[in-house]
Amino acid sequence: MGKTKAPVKTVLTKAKTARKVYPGEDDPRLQALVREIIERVADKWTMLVLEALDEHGVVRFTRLGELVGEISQKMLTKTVRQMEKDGLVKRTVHPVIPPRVEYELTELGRSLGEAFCGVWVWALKNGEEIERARVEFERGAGRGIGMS
Amino acid sequence: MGKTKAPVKTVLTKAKTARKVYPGEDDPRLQALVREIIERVADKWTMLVLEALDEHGVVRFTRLGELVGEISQKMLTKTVRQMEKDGLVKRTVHPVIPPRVEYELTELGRSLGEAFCGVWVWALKNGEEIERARVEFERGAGRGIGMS
DNA sequence: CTGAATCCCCTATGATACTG
DNA sequence: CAGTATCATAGGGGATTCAG
Repeated sequence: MGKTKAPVKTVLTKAKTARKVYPGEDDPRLQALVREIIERVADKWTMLVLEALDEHGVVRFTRLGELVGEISQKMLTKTVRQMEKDGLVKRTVHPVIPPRVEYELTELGRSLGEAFCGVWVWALKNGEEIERARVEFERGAGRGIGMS
Repeated sequence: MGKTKAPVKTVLTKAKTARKVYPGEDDPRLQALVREIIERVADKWTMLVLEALDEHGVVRFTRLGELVGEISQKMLTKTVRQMEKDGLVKRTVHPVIPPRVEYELTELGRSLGEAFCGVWVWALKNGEEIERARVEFERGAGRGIGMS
């Protein structure tokens, strides 16, 4: 770890029109932070659980698993615990029998869900295009693929 | 791949206590599509490469690796290839010596980058809060944590 | 019902070496 | 420079069992 050298730009090839600028992109500390967050949140299960909770509000363990879909109890537990740890999810245990444990997004979690909303929408809008791109690629692949 | 049997949980198709409504959320086909997209795109390396390309435009292989940070050549290749396959990235090979291969986002890739933009911003804004939440959780964890 | 604990497979990922 | 190929390993992740 810790390497993270960053001689950064200076050598950007010309004609880089749409150079997108992010707030704080020049702050290495923030860069590292974003990186860490991405690594923590950019995981299949986390995103799916996030979506499920964002959509359905307060749900119980088993139900949550059903909503997410094909997820093992183990992964669900692990994911949800990690999210709780990160302050994205609130876990409420009702001391009754049978046990009733409810999960819901925290304020932070909801805000993240909102941020990801753009991605869901994107997926809905462009899913088919990706599908098409993939098929097309498959057709052209295998050979040299003369681009350039 | 995982065709995990049939979860004959008879009790599932019920009125959803949905709060947030996504376009097409009632269409199982679209649901599956979103799910697939998420699974494909919600991966650490993909997101990091996406960000790097979104920020810097056209970059060469090695440079891209530097921009992403701690990524092995193998993973970079794999990720970038997958993204190309999905139509997110365009790969241009210049037949010169030494070889020069440039990567850049396609229109589709840029649109995804835009969708994810909300997440970068979120990470920048809430990174520290997550940090705090985690620390706090650590302190309170370990024991029973009587909630409810 | 909600999990924790176990067993175990398989793949994701890193390190290294080789090629064009 | 831009990969590919190989080897090796940790851990992701499923199935099953146990417990409160």
